[in-house]
Amino acid sequence: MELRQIKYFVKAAELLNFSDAARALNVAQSTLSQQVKQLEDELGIQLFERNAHVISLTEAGHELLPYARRMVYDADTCIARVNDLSNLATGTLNIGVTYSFSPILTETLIEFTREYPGVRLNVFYKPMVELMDMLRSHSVDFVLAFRPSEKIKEIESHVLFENHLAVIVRDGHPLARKERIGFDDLSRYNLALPSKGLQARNVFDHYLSDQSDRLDIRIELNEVNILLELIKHSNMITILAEATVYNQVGVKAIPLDLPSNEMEGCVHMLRNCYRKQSALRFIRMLSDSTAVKARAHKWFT
Amino acid sequence: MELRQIKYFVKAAELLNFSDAARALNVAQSTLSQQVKQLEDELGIQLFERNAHVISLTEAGHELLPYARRMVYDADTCIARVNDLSNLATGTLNIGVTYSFSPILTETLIEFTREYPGVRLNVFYKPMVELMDMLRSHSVDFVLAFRPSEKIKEIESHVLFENHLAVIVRDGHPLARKERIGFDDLSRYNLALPSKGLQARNVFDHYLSDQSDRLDIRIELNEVNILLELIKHSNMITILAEATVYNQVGVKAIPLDLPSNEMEGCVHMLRNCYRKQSALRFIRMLSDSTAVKARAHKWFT
DNA sequence: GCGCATCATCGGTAAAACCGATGATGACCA
DNA sequence: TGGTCATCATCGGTTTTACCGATGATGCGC
Repeated sequence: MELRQIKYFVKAAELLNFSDAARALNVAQSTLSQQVKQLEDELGIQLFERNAHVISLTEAGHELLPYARRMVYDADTCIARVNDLSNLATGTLNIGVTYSFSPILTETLIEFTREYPGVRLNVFYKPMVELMDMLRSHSVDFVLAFRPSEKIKEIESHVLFENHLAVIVRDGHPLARKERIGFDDLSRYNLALPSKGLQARNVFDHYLSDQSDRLDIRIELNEVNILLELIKHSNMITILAEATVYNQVGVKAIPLDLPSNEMEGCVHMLRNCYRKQSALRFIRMLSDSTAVKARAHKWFT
Repeated sequence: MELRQIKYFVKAAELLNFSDAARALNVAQSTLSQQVKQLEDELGIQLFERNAHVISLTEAGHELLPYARRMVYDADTCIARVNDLSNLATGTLNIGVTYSFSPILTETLIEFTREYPGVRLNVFYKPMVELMDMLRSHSVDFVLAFRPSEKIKEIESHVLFENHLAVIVRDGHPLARKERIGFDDLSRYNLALPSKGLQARNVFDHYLSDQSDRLDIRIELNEVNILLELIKHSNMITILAEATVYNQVGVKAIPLDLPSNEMEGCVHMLRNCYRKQSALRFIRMLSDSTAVKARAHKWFT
């Protein structure tokens, strides 16, 4: 039994397709087929059921998979720990970010790559639920996102900054010069809102509760950057966390004059698992960044 | 990084000697040396410091060792789980037993090998502390021993039967026909006791507390079978758990008429770790055996 | 200073991983 | 029904590499 074979097995078990798995691993299909068979022979039991050209895991395969995954993960952890000892001169850091978090991140991304040129960064922009799954499967080292409504027990979250919902309008919009915007102002304009499920929308809906039918919601969109494009080129207004439009040109964030519209910008990590030195360094750098520091306290008070 | 290299590294780290490690692994010294070097090259860091002919772990090596061990352990677990699925047609079961437990075990050992001829049994007769260490290092799957005085947190124990201390005398001994033996009888004979540290002795001492100077202790012995030989061929008497002399010819166990001299015959296993099917089957068979069933309740009431 | 034990290195050999081509199988579709 | 397609297994041939034994370098202890 070799780690290589275990990796082949895990990939094949995940994709349930030898050809795809071989492609993903950059080996020939025949090689993967041979190695899986060899593993099966050595273990003395079938791991896959082969029905013509569809394969599935046997009971033994199911039994094996979590252990195989852990072995692969342990191997990666070995490498990560050793890289940490080389003082961040090497290694890879995988970061998951929600779209609304991205402007906050930019400055730190640049600074980090300058400071630690040996560390390779992989940044994944995805919806929060997908990011949390990636966290669980160790595909990312940490996730930057607003605190979700319901807690996930195997994930721990640390607050980076507090933020509030804001009304986002284009420059030159009739509302752009106001200091604060209340419910009445909102009801006088067409709204383009982030889709239900996005955290800004969750908080906004929770506050509105039953008054939402007094608003004129024209569009719902699950892509924040496209939503902002819309705002820039129309008279529609939207509701987002203030941090989401940090450094964005062409739009303006105006405090929403409603109580209890706080959102918490968090870093989410798996509990009880090794943290790469580079991850800790990155998070420290992020929390020291002006983008975050400016929001460490309520931004418009 | 391959499992083979990890195994080489672990063995070398344990023995701190490449030649010995190579011998233990049945490979040439040059092979082990090469493979360790290759692992170091791949990780980009030294794992061993080489000072002439003595080697030691570097910081990185120390860092790596626990993870490497876990990978090896996980690999073994994979194999164990899969073997279990082959319906106990194969595999190895490692059992640790204290000397005093051995007569209880014999019957089940025979029955188990008859029922599952494919499962290879390794039985280790050792003192309890050594057995507990073997349990921790996964060298045995479970340990059969009386419950120790102080609990060990990473080990869980299940009671198989209750037992009591008994006075052990040779057949034909003046005490042999008595129904019960009290303290006064004890003080009239020479005692050969199991050494301090053995569980029967612990329990006995705890009960005696300060009256021990009224007894005539002639010999202390840390080997139960030799102790029994002594008893068989002299007028000395000893104190052991009744179960320890189950099926022994030439000696007789007489209830010790003192309160609270209970001992619990237990099976000890590591918490939170996979249990081989064969281990569970063996324990069930053991607890169904007449030797154990007869003692499921207080044996002399 | 001379064995002696240790680890590193080197060249040759045996093993094995790997690839591309080919074959077998069954689904899908005209 | 027969052709196309995608899948996985199998089979030589090639390349890689793990392995061994021999040899060299190093420092310890007698």
